[in-house]
Amino acid sequence: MEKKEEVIKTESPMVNLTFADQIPMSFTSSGIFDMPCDQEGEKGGGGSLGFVDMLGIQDYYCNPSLFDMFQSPLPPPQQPVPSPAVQESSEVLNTPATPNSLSMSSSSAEAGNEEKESKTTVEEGEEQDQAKTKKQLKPKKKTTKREREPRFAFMTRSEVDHLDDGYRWRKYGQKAVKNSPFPRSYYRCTTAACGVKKRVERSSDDRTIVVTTYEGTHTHPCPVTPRGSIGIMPESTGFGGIGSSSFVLNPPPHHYYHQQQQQQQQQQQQSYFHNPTTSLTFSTTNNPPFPTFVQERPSCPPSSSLLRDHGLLQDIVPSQMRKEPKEE
DNA sequence: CGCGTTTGACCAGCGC
DNA sequence: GCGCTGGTCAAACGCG
Repeated sequence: MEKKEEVIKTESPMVNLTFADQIPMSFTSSGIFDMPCDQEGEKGGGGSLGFVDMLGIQDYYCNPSLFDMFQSPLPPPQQPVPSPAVQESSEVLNTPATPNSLSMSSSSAEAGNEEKESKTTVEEGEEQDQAKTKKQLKPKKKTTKREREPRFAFMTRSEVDHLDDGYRWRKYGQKAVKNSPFPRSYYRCTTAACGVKKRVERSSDDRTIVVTTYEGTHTHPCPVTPRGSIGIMPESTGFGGIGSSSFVLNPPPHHYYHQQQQQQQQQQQQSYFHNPTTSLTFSTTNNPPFPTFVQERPSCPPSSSLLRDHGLLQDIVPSQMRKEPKEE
């Protein structure tokens, strides 16, 4: 089963997701990467794919309005825009041609394997418990293919494999991956009754790239939100449905930003996002899955005024930095 | 003691 | 049917 061959390449710069850096983040863009599965046509595809280049603005096909929102200095992507169909079966949805890219996508990842994840054990709900008894009872397949959980995969450049997204995860497995020297780790949300899973693996092409795939929907608020984290949890996939999760995000080097003509904006943004603990968070409740930056916050829910419950970019991005979407 | 990680074993799906 | 591979389980272990 090799489904990783199909990759989408981007040439855009990426956010550097190392934790130690204190470089001010320059935030220019984001992308919407989640659409309802049915919208994408491929029900089995488990949703849509979208790519987000934190700095390069790679909103490939999901939400052009983002460009307006962020007043991106960059034009829409010139590089070959991947057809959504291309990624339907790919797991690594975006293998950057350059190390500078961060991409996200929902769904797809391992469409084939998904079927496995819809094992028989989970059909009566409480998949956790069911799964536990599975081994004992050995129900032996029923081949009833459960509907796929919403999935969301993205790639980050990080020195650490397991990015802190604010939720608590328990590692329940690790497997060597074929054609990759790096093992894949399996995590499950530790919250009871929350069956969200997460897979973390490093790209075999670029060991600095961490591919994280979320599956499922959190049924609870984000329990903790450590400092400086970036949440990339599109609501429609359920990852940000209640509380925004977060990933520690390393501010990228300035040069990621497109040349001098953007410097002014860059300065604006950097001055605003000067806090190295700035986080990128995809929208929370009642909001579209826009990624938004939030300031460091001690806990969930956020207490900062910047984190007012809009959960949107507007909550934190200065108005001059964005154009109001003017009602979509 | 509770929680999380490690790790070998087991299971299921898929291709040949 | 068999082997490969991905995904999961759960006992053992480590840590605070």
